[in-house]
Amino acid sequence: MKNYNALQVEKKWKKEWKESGLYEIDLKEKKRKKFYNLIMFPYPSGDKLHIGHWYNYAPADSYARYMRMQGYNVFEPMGFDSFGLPAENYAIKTGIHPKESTEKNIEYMRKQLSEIGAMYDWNKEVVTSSPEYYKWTQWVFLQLYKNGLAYKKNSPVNWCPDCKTVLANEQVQNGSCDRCGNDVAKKDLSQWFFKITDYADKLLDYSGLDWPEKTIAMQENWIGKSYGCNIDFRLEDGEDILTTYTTRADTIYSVTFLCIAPEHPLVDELTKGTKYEAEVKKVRSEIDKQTLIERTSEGGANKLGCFLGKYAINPMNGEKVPVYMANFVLMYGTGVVMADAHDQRDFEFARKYDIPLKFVISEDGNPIDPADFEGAFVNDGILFDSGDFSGMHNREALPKMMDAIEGQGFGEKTVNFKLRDWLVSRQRYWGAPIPMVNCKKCGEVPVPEEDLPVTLPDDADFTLSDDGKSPLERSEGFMKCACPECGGEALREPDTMDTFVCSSWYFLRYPSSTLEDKPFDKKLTNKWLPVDMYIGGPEHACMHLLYARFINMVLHDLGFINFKEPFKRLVHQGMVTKDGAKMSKSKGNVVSPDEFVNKYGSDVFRMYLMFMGPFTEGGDWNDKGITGIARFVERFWKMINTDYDAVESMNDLKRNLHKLIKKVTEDIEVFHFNTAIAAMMEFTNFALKNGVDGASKKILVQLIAPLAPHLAEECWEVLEHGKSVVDSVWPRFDKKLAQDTTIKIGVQVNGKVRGEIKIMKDASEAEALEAARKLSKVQKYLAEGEVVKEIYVPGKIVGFVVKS
RNA sequence: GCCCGGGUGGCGGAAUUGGUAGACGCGCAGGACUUAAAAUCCUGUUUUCGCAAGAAAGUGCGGGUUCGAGUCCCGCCCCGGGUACCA
Repeated sequence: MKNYNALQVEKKWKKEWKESGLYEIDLKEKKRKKFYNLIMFPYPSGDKLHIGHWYNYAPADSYARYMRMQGYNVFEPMGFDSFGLPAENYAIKTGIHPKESTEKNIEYMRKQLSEIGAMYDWNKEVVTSSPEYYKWTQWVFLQLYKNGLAYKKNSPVNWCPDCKTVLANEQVQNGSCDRCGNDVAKKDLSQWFFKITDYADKLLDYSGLDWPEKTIAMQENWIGKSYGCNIDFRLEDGEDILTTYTTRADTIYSVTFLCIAPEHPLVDELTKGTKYEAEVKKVRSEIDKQTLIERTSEGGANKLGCFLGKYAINPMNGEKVPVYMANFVLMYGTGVVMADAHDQRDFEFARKYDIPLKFVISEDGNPIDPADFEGAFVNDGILFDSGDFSGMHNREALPKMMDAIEGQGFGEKTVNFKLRDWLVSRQRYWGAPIPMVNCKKCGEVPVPEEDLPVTLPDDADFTLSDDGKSPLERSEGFMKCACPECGGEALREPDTMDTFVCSSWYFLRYPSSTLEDKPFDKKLTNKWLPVDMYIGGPEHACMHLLYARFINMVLHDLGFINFKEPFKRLVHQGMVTKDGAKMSKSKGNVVSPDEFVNKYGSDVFRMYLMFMGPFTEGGDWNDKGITGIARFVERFWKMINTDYDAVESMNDLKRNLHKLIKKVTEDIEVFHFNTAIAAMMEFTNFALKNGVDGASKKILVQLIAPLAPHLAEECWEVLEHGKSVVDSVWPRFDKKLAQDTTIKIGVQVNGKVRGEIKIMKDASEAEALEAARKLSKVQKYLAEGEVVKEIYVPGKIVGFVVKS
């Protein structure tokens, strides 16, 4: 028997698979049930494919192979999310055109991806930066626009006054530009938005989705539906009304000031021409330098604001309270909050600016004084100094107080969402152009669908920006066009789309990737979607996964597709770090899979990644244990290639085999590849000693096929079972055979393990207790007192409670 | 800050609904084979005390519930992800 030559074997089968078209699937096939196994497609960065990608893609492919062996027609496509900021930044630095660097990266990554030996059907590849694809991204934009779901409004961006360019959040470090180091400001620009807020309630419906609970929790919190009320505070002088939003109307009697968001238009209105105007300007520019996180963080040092010179009247008790602009208030709800001692941020702000505070809730309803406290009293308790509501528990009082506020006409109960509309326009070059035209006569005009794509010009100067304009604005050939309505001179919309738009519908395109006259074939899409299994990182929980659901719902509501949700089952892989940090080029800790694949082969590398730990947990990369997998592969190969004249115990072999089938099947179903591999190892060690027959060998090769496809294919050939192992039928286990008849369970005395008994699996309580009492060690401990309780949990434990 | 995860031997990790903590693998130690080494195979390997039998402690920290807690409850600490222009 030869040693197993992984590299040679893998090369052979990759070639064979490609030539036979084993993984090119017929999407129109009717015989088998369909299974759409989707992986979040990669961004073709300069780092190329790293270990994190492999960690994601290899197990995902193992799952796809498993499903194919379960008899499904499995569709596993691959593509590239190839628009985006990094390519543009790289271009600005090096002068290499994004198109060029992106194509090069894709080319390289295709080669790397093929090393995995996955079942990708490359005939169905999509590349989001290709005109054939973004033509239809533009089509998606038009559908939203035509149905009132895309609109323009002013919105602030990070602005570097020196570079005269819009900065991504990532490019802002501690309030300064990461290119020139100067202070970053805010600037209002007219931007395109998608009305995702119209779908807030629909997006909160997760029924029928097999998603991780944590992902649903994160999305729910992100959408942030809250029930509260708007309360009107009339200004002391004049007619102006400040409408506050609160979920804590129970604290209305403790309000000692109001806070307005710096972005709120009323701030300027109230201070214009007053002595407070200058101070507002000064403080606001300070706030502009803060990130959202700094603005809303706890800790008094971050709090910034100023008095606006106005007072408002608390409608419930008629008290006069000062009005402040405050950094921690955002344009969420009404952009105005009533502030009091029962909120930590309000409390800190008040302490910093010497605003009086008072409590109205305490544990027992006895008055307490903020002067005695370091921070806010945020617990629930009994109300005091709260008019008719004094003495009530605050949570009980809350709905009654909201009723009272509404009944007296001081405000109304409302529902609020944290979710904001989706800002989709970018003042950048490397993206899909927004298919709109601005005509002096006709105004905002959509590009007719038959004129798509609006092609991204190659000649635009993207190296420098000025006044925050999109680089496309400097391409005359691009900008000038005829108005689709009046035919007169018009200018194109120079902004491009957020890359999240590209990735919010790509799963619809895969089955129809080569279709030229439509975004997707309706029949084919309705057949293949929703995606049965979607695998990708948890970092996408709130944005990509929400955007994709939203776009899918819109296209559903417009009648283009017949399914509401795009992803039936979702699984997140964990993150692979290096020395505890996310791999990134800037940290210089990116580990390439190539050297390991070249040394050990893709099967060993794939199994090592799966063996590292649970798929959903990720972990810190090190290559220490990879030899263990390499040894296992050798042992497996040896087991398959050894002819055993005699099998020592056929019964043990059968039982262990069926236990193994059960274990591997159940583990793959829930993505516990690590324990599936451990079980395979255990069995292999057993079989090498005990011997194994041909029928069992066949099953073992099938069991390892999803985990080590090349090895399995080679073994399958050795065993002469014909065609490909991936098209064989996944082995079934015999429930009876997969069970032990006798088991070992522990014996405890007062909760401490004092021995072990071997009994029949279904032994009676009396039998178990008797066996336990026979143990001399147990007897010793039982003799120390009187047995007051006997415990027998079948299959688990025998216990005695002894009192002395 | 807020939302969501995680913390178990020297290391990666295992452990249905609370029921013998440490499967499997790496590393390490000893042994076999070999002139020798590599490879392979065998044995051992949570810590402390002990020749051993055995005993005690032990799943980030501090409490609690329970005959029994890695698992449940309360209060902390640390690490990671997201925080709306990285994708």
